[in-house]
Amino acid sequence: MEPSLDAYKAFVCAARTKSLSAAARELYLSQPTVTHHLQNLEACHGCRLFVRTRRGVTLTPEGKILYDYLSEALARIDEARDVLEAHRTLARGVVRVGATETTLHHFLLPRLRRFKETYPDIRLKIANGSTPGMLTDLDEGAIDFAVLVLAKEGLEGAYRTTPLAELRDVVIAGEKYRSALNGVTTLEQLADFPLICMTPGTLSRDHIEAVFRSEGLSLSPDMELATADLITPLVENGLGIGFVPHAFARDAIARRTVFEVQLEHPLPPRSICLVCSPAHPLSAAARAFTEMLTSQDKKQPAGT
Amino acid sequence: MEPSLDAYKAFVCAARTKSLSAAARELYLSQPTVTHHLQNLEACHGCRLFVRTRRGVTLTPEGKILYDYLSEALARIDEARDVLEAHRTLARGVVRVGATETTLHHFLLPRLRRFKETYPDIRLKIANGSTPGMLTDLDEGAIDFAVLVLAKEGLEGAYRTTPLAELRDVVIAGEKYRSALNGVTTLEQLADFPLICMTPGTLSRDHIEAVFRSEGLSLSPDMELATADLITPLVENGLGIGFVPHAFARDAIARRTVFEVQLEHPLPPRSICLVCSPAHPLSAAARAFTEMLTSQDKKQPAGT
DNA sequence: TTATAGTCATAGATAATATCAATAGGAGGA
DNA sequence: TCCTCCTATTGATATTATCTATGACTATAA
Repeated sequence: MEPSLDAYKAFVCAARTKSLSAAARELYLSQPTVTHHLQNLEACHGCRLFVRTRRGVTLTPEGKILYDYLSEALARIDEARDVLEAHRTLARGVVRVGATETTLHHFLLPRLRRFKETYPDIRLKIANGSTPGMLTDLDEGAIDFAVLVLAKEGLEGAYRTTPLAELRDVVIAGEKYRSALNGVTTLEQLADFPLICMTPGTLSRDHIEAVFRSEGLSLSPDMELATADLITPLVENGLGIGFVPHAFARDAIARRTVFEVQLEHPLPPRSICLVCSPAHPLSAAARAFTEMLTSQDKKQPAGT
Repeated sequence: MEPSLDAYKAFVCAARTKSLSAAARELYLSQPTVTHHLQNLEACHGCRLFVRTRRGVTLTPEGKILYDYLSEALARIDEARDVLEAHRTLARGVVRVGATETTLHHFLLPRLRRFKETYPDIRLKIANGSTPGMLTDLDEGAIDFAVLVLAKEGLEGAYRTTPLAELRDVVIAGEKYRSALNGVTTLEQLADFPLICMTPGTLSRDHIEAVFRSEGLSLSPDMELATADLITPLVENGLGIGFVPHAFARDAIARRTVFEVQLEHPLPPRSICLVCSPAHPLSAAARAFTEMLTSQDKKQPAGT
């Protein structure tokens, strides 16, 4: 027969207060109940745990041993409750966010800041990588969710995706091309110019290539870059025609160091999406973050 | 409402096996019982702990937190049971013995050895000191029991004393006194010789003084020593007449370097006693030791 | 497709037990 | 002396833990 948790609690409490009656009061039990628990405990362990005197109880040497271990164990259980409660009430926790360069810079950064202000005690871990990398991290449970740029078709595989904002890609060129690309331009025309875009293997590059393919063209860029924020400076220096998410070009366009090329068929918009794995449920903290993302970003539609 | 220990056990077991059915089998419960426990737990903590799938269950992030703490706590409880069992079955433990020089050398030492052979895994702590010092140690619970030399009257204060053996004190003299102390001698006659005994404050000294007082004499020794085993060598070298427990003189008497003076009224015997404090119950290990002492030492009456 | 075997959830009956109020029996203090 | 504060016991009662039987679902095998 196994002692119950209540019996252990009564034991530890009685050992601390050196009185069964005091323990009973503290635990909101009657004194006979405490007596009964301790008799149970002593029967289970086969030895006396207390010396009963007229003015209370004292631990036997065996009782002392049991007390040392049990007070530890019960403290650990209380700790479990407290920590869980802290996580549940968002007084504590971790959110592990996966992001790509694009979503991090032009969508996530201000929202991370806002989340941190709302829940200062929740730690944020940002994993920065490529879209496929983020998906494997998601599969392995290494991140809670990812914020990725997806084509309208969505994703293959078992993911829950929620669109958060639209991402518009633009074609930009430096002043030296203004006369040549003044009006509405076709992709075919563009193909004669030096083109600048991301390296293969990125979703941005896949997207542009898909657009070219859909018009029967093939993309052969003059320059390929690993990070999107390097494209605009190159374009500003007249090195070619760039394909970038609008956010990366906004400042340069305002500065008039580059201009946006008007395409005959504008590049199809992509989505910034929240991607979760149904295999790994979200922690309370992560849920709070995703709820912040999905609720507020429905009202102010675009993050660009 | 507080979860029960069984609920926690079911939780940890289910988390480990990733299956409610497997946990039920392991805990000798029915599967609905495990389900019920977990529903209880989730209700208590206000959040889901498991994701139920067709092929078992997985922990939620909150469940992982709870699992980390609870598996610790349950392990600690099991540890408590094991350690207590080990102490109970004498596979482990400590005995703290208080002893004086006399009882240690001529009574306790062989019994300590025998105890260690019987219970090799029980540690022995020997506190060596004066009789009053041992009694305060006993009061403070610093030792489990003491083995002391007591006069027949016993002890004042609340102690349980059990006589273990008799201690006979003898008067010894060197060859140079043989002619003078050949026959039966009175204490009064002895008083003219140089006397050697223990320093004041020891029970041995008190005992001798009490004997002198009872015959209307006062003891004024020529030499006072702090340890009993130095008396015999001094007597062997003809420096005086010594008062010692018989055991300290036995070898020298056999060697005939000293002889025992025949007193008119032999010194009253004292007892080697086991002394316990009723305020501090004995551990299982200490009980085993005291039982070894009291049982076997009744049969072979004298330790001297 | 159907059958089977595995998962977890639910319902209702029953047996175990936790708890209490009432009471007894001491021992120390005014 | 009484009064109070301990713990232990008893017997009634309410709680709850547990079981069996069942349902719903899915993946695998026939």
